[in-house]
Amino acid sequence: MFNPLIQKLEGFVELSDADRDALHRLASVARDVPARTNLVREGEPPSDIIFITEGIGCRFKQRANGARQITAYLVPGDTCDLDIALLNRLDHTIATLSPCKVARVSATTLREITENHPAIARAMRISALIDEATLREWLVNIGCRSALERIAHLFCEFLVRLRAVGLATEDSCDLPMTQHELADTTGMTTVHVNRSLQELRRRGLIELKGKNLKVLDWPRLRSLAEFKAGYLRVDGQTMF
Amino acid sequence: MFNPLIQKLEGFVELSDADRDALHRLASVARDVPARTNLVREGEPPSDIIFITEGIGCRFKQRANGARQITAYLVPGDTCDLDIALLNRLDHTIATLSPCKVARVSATTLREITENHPAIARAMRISALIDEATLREWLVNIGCRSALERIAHLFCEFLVRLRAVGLATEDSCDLPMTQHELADTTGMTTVHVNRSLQELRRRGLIELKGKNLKVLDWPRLRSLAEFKAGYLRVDGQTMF
DNA sequence: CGCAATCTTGAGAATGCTCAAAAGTGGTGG
DNA sequence: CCACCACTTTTGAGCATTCTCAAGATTGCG
Repeated sequence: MFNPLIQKLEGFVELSDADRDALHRLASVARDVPARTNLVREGEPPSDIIFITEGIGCRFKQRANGARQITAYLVPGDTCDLDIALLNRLDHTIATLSPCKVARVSATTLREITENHPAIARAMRISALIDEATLREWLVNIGCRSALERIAHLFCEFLVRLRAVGLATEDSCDLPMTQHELADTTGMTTVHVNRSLQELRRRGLIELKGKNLKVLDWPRLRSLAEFKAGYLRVDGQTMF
Repeated sequence: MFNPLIQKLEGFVELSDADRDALHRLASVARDVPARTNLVREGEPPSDIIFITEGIGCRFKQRANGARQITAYLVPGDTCDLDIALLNRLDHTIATLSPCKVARVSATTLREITENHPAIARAMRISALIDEATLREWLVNIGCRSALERIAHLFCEFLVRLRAVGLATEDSCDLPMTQHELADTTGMTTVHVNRSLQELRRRGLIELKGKNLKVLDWPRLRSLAEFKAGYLRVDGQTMF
């Protein structure tokens, strides 16, 4: 029985059978949610804690003029902030990008679990630190890298994250987001994302067929992006 | 006896006299650190928890080509990640921008304090959530806003944060960073920061004399930046 | 007072944007 | 099963914002 949450947390700490059971029970309440659906909305009081067990989600903020900035991708095994209940209002929206399975758990239930399973609590704290490090890396991406480098970096990171939960082969994975969504992620326009993708293909670095991304030349893609997986804390972070 | 850490945390929770005492003891070990000094370096194993009690610091990451991205400013009352001890390596450097007073505390000492003072623990969790929300807002800033808007937003945020710890008047504060550092913060070049500052002055929005920033027209600066202070969770977030 | 860092200015160039339209894709209802 | 429609991807051309390089002015510190 595949459970990305368990697979992810086991990358950080040792889990007991009881821990794994608890996580299985968490994931068992997951429900199907269609693509492009808001899960929690900016400005609302925080409700439940959310876990994604299947599909890709994102966090985003929107400006009055409609401009949108995606601030994170959520892959299976990811959660929203655990401490979310400490806030009165959320500062951003969480939505699905592809069809997802989403588990919602009350803050109380989660507190019970973390109190009874310190290993889980510890792993989730580590996971939160990684999310924050990823956010910093995205800021570096938009602040310091060229268009081509940004896309390359995003793809490197996405592939490594999916590999960590067993949802990618060594060189390829699903890439459900549209070019428009990639644009909202990287602070570029759709047109320029399209041209950058073509350039990556022309250089023989990647192949994009439908919603599938295949990395053809990992060393060169990695080096173009100046991608160092350390901040993701996954095993084999220096792999390839 | 002025203590920005206490002032900040009291914005989030009620503190008892014992809580305040503990925080006073924390701040009492603060030592002087000159401007432009690294406090903890990227790639090193995490050492102590750091508190800034005076002066302005920053977090940054650097690319191989020397390009630097500042990912956060630290103002008095701010700390580095509390959970830092859970990591093997830091993903970014923390440094002073102006001369600072910095307190270093071992993870053990801090754990003792948070265990004996739940209100402090809670306030620090809230503080960490705000730091993360601020990071998201910076991503929006660089990803979605024009050069002029970015600087305007940065100034709005900086002034509100300093006001929250009593280090700014209603319309002005110290601004110790150079234009080069503002450039590293906003993903622009020094030259363009300079021209944007001139434009803000030309429009009568701000006044910059030496290291002092004075906002001349808060409503228009705020509206240009589309600044909404909600994510900072300070009292009077709707002020002006 | 002098040096180094910071700020300012100018001019040309490049990266990425805007607008517009065409081509391709997928899903849905008749 | 086909036709249609909406969405996504692709292409072109002109343009704006921002960058690069270079040099001069100003400031502050030792």
